[in-house]
Amino acid sequence: MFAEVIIPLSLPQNYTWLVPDQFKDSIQPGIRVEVTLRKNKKYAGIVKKIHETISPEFNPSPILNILDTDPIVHPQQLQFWEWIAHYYMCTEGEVMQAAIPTNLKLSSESILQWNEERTLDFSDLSDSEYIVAEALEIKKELRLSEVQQLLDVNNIYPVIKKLIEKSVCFIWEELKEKYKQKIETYISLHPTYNNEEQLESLLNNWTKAPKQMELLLAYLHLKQKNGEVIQSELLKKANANAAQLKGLIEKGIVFSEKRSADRLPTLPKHISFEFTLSDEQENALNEIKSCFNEKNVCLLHGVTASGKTQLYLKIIEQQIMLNQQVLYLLPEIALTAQMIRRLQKNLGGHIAIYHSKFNPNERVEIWNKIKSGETKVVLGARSALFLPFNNLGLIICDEEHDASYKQQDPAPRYHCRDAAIYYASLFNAKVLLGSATPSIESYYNAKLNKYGLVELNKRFSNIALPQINLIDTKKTSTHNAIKSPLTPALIEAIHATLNSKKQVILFQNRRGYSPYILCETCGWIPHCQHCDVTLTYHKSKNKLSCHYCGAAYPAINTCAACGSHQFIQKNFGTEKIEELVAEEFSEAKIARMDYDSIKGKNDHDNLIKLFEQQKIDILVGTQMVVKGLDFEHVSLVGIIDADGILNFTDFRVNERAYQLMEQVSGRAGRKNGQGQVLIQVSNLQHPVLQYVKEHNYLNLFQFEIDNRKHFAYPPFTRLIQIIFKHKEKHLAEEAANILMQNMKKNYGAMMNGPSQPIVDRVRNQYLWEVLIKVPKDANIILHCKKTIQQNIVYIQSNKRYRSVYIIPNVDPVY
DNA sequence: AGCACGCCGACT
DNA sequence: GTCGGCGTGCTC
Repeated sequence: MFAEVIIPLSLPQNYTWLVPDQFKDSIQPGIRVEVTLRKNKKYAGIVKKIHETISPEFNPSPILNILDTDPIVHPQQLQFWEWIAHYYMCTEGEVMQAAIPTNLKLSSESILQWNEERTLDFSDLSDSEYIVAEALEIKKELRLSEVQQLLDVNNIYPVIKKLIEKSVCFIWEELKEKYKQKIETYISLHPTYNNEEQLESLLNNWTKAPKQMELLLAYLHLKQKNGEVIQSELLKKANANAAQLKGLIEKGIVFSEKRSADRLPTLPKHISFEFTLSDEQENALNEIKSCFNEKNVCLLHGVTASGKTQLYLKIIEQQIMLNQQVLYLLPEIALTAQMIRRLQKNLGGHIAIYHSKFNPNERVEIWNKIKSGETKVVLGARSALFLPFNNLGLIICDEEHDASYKQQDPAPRYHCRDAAIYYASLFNAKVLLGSATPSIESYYNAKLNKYGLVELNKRFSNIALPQINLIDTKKTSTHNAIKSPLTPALIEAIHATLNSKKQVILFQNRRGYSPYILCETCGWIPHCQHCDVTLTYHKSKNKLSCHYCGAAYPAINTCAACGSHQFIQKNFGTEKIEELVAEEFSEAKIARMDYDSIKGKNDHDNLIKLFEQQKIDILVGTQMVVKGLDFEHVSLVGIIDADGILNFTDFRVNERAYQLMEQVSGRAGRKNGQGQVLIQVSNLQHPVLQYVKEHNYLNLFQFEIDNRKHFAYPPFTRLIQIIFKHKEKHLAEEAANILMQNMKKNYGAMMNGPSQPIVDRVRNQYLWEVLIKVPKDANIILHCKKTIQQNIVYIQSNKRYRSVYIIPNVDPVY
């Protein structure tokens, strides 16, 4: 009997171990086993398959131990992992790394053990060896971290090696379970006093020890409120100490017991909605339901503030009633406390939250509750897709257009939305994709009738969409001697907004102070040494930084080309806008929200809270301001520099710009419909601006659809990133070039220059990244589908064809 | 991942 | 002539 085991490493394939007789009854797929890989390195892997046949010349080593009695993953997970590994070109071990909470992964720890046969003659040892040997002789066992503390050197391994050679000690590997149950001391009332009369007489006849009385009353109060009473909470509430409680215990009034406790707050499991759906929402809900009768995926396109979240809540409620599990996915940054509070308010203890920044022990607990089916609903970022659902009924993928659903760096480089569709299919579950600005690939799938399509064109309770006005900066800027990013019209509108006690969002999609600086004399512009990108000046740090690779350079005072000391700061970043706004509106409270001002996760949340409570009047920010914010009091949104986001030479590459502008605009007037958006632009020739002028609204998605004559050759492009993977560098590069030329020839694709440099070298394979702009053409999508599904491009090299693997990034239709 | 092996430059 | 750097290969 043999077991195929997935080891959380990047190994070329899964290896097989022998199942010893004593484990034959208890082994099953999905459990963790302890195995050795090469000599004595131990790993905890997951059993994928059990089989009886193996090539006869091969003699696998045995499984050392079985670590679980029940599987920690369901068969669907294992199948899902296999699919991801195949589709996204990585190993199942890498998928396992991403999927399993760190505390379920066991890591092996090396321990030094004293050799009992060793004489106490240490004369052959060096100083540092002597220190360790002495400690070992006394303690018999030392962890590597302890050795590190003993010795004051960086590298302890040479010393350890010598000690083993001189037979002072052995090295022993130990697998350690990292997850620890939390043990709490619970206090309960002695059963005699559960009787109300008994309790009353006890309280009435109380004479001495007022502190104990206080404790008892605090206990009764907490019991009423939480159902269970934890010692630490009780002491805190009664402001008492452990000795006083001990007195109460000795009297036999209460008793204490230690039990394993839940790290997750247990809210009562009730559902309460403080809203009713509008007719439009009700219709949309019915449409979604009927669409799920025939299709597995449904795209919900609802304009901003149309009440998509309320729809989701209703659907989730229905799933809970059906006793099925729901996964609610949100892009990483959007997973704000605001959203969490809202869901908890309505769904209470039914909902669990899961994302990568969660504490490792808590993650294990959520994992187990999902596995057992105890928790029905999970709100999570893309990593929540790996949770072991056992009865999944629905996946909601909100803001489905969001690029952060795609995992870029460590493998698996999966797209959460697409993987979710596959994962759901394993459970025969439904997927609801939601967005105000759907991605083209999803919309295309909907048009092909692969997905259902439900539209919500009106804001909730018919609140008006914001009024959009264009400000021609060419006209206004000529008046000003110094070109200011704030036009008089915008300044006036901000004044009016502040006077009516409303809030303003100013959107500028450039962080830092000035996007580049320029030598006044010769026009030299500092560039990044690695990336050939202009360096952005950051005033607060007084540094130049590259926004492509993140490198920081000291501020430059001398021109490298001509030696001049005069530089001109060009264009405006959020830092400078904030400064200018503060000068102009000295009485207003101003804050900035961008990557630089938000360091910790709490910063983001705190800023949002301040803005919610109207402690900030004007918020200046980058695209970060659009993520999951639902503010009631914003009535003005200013887009400072539309020229900077729209592409005027190639109208076909603007999808992201439209999405951004529409998302930002959607922040205005969400509650009362008195929203206004001012777009500052110098070039009004862009078709999307013409459309805005004509229709007086910025439903850019609709614009895109209207302007797409038919799907065979739409006037838009998308950026596809493909990573080529091959053992030989030049082959990866060549394959990338061949695919690009092929696309150029057949589809008129616009190439974004030649392929990018190697991004990574993984296990002897070169990864070669290519960015291609291709028409958003059905044929292209299908072409990619074909190539990418096979993950292989054949190219001719040394007179024979060789295969090069492709890792899809932005996924096509499948 | 992590360790062994091997190839090449710097040094006793 | 050897020590150790890193690039490459292999693990059931």
